[in-house]
Amino acid sequence: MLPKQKYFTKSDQSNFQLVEVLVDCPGLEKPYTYGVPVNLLIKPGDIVNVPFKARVIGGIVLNYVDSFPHNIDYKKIKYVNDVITTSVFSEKYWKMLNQVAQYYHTDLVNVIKAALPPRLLGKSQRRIRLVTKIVNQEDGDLPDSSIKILNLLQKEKSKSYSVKYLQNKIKDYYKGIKVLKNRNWIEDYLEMPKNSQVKQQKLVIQLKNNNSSNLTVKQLAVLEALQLNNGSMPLSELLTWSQVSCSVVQALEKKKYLYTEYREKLRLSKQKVEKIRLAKTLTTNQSKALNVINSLQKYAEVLLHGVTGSGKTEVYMQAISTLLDKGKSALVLVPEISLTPQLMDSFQGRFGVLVSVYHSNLSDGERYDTWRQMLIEKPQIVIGTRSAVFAPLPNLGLIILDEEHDSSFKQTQIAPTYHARKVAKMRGILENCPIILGSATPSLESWVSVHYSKLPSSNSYYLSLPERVNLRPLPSIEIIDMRNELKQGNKSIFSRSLQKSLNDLKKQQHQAILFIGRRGHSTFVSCRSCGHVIKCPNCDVSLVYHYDSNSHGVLKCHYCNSSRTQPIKCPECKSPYFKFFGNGTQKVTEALNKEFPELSFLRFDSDTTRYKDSYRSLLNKFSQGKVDVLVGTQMLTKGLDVEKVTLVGVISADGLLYLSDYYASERAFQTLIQVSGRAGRGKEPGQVIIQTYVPENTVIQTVKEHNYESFVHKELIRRKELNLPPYGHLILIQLSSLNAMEVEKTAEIFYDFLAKNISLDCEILGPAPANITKLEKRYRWQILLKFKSHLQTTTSEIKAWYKICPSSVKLKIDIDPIYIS
DNA sequence: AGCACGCCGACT
DNA sequence: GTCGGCGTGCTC
Ligand SMILES: [Zn+2]
Ligand SMILES: [Zn+2]
Repeated sequence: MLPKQKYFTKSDQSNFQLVEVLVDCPGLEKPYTYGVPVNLLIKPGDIVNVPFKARVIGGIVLNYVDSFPHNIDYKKIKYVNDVITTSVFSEKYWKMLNQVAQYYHTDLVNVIKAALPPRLLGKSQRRIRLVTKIVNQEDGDLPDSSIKILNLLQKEKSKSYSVKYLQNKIKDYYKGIKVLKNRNWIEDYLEMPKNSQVKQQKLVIQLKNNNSSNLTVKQLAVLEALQLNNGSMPLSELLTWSQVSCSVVQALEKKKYLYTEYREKLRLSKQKVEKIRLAKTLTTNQSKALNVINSLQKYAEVLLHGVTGSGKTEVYMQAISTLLDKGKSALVLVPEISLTPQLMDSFQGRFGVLVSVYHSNLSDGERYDTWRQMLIEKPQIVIGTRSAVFAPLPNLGLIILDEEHDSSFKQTQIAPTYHARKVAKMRGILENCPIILGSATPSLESWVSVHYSKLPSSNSYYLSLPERVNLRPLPSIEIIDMRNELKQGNKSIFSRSLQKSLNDLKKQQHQAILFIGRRGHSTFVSCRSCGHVIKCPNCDVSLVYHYDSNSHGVLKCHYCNSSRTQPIKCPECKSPYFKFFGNGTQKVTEALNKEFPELSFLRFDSDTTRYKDSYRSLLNKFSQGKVDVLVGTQMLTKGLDVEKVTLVGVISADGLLYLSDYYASERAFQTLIQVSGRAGRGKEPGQVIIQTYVPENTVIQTVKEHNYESFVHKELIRRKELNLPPYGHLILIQLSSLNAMEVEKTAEIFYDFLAKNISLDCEILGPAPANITKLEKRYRWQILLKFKSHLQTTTSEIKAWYKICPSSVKLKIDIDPIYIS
């Protein structure tokens, strides 16, 4: 191999090749110029590692250039280190990436990072390692910190640690390192970015050589095996096939009978090829919808509003089927995938190997491989969560967002803070293909967009599936005023009506879902005598209790992931008695045990679904009818389709209604309709009982009537009055710092700046402390901007915002935020 | 971001 | 006088 040159030299000048690389470094928009080493083949679009100051980072090659950038000394030009992978994005795809960057006010690299499989753009790491194996520690006066570092390094198998880790762990890090360096006991080095998702394997390729006289039996066996495999095969396979060790292959390589090289290895997804299930017969409404969809030839926005159980999936699948025949590909976006395994199964059952799946539960390697498959020009179907909206399908013909109202389609923390629906629309327009938004409870945004669209009417469609398939009725919904229950002397958490239905459950051999209207599913711990709640030392949130068979239990922070064991005594008052209060699933199961001992149940919360796949197995157990009742919170609402469920009981809906969030009502309505929709999907009609202390609440009333439109009209009036989306537009500015005073001060300066500079039709709300005032040791403040009509901030304005903040204050901008208080 | 360089206070 | 703290500006 050629030695890697770092810088340009005189001799390079005559015959150089230069590329512009967009490096993965925030705040830098212009590309950097690099030399192409003679032994590397580089194409625009390649993902590469490049040296950048004193480190190596990832980047993407934009184009070749034929002159050095002016005002730069050519001697400063460095060479590309290596190529990670090649990928050619179409012009439309690049346009889309740029549009996303512009709309969400972030750098193009950040969008590219979101679009690529995770961690493909890497960075080097500075590390410290032991030089000598035996260190004479007795030797003289080593400072404490040096001894600590030595001990750590010696304990570690690799005899090395990252600088960052040691800096955090050792208090006099700098001094300790210096002493050790002076004695030449340690050295620092740069560990190159490891792109482990790109699996390389050694490939053996046969060379033409007819002289087989002086070969051994084993060598002949190797050549024979190669011949049988058309002259090339992976080394590992070759060795097992011909039963030899690699030295035999090396000998043959020396004699020029073959050569070896590294090639990328794709892990083919192991699809179980089941028998392909046939299309179902459609209802009249379904085929009407399908006909409209099939007639679409260009960009169009379709809202498919189908009640729960109306067979939206079947419409999607038949639309995709026609699309595939035309040689085009389809993209299907779903909420967090594990919650909708049934949708996945139907697609794979219908289309078999044409379906690939892309979501965050896959390993980096699997995601990378799937992503590579997408680049192939063949009709295919990609099903995935939010980030799959960037699937680089070359011949995209249709984008579907199933359960389009779901909040997991919005990225909230990391830039770009994109909504998959927004990106899907951009792609649809650029690729000139329709997008379908499917839901039983469409987001107000989509409802307004389709009904009061600025598009010519031929480009937006409202398709309704108002009835369930097989003429099954929607479940009846009964609202129970829990104040009356108490008045009548019923102290149970189950109303008399729910008690009666639970009583009948066993003899009818039906199943039930009991739903607790709470966000999240966490158990907190408080002291029984002083009420002290144990909080995270880094964040202003309560720690969450996790059962642990080895100890008393573990308290974890759901935000920064720090943990501690459950204390024996209250740290405040030393009382040994604690109270566990949580989402209420425990209370419900206790009541079930007491009042309905004949019913078996499953609890569905963080304790029971902690392990990977455990919740899928819980759901399987339930859908196979092995238990009577499933008890849980939010996670129960999506895509659960069990025929024998005839009863859904909402123990308390009120936790959903009173949240200090602008969007709380919309989400409460969606949640209640979705959970109600789990009832009566089989032959038996369903029944829903919703318990509340505020039966007169609009959400409760409209849910009772299954009246989506009525809810929407009432909620839209409120949104219009308050200038909230879908009429107004919001930008959330989040400021954070390790120093509490500093953020507050910056927030005020920020406000003053905005008040002076921002356009008139923008209302500035705040500054105010964020909902979680402290997160990962950082104190947080926020400012909300409310625009009367369209977002009017320009990229140059946003750049000025970053300049306001001192370096110790971090600024995050969330465009169209969905959680706001 | 993250790394190097540079300028200033307190400790030899 | 030097060590080591942090502020500032550059990275092909
Ligand atoms: Zn206490
Ligand atoms: Zn925390």
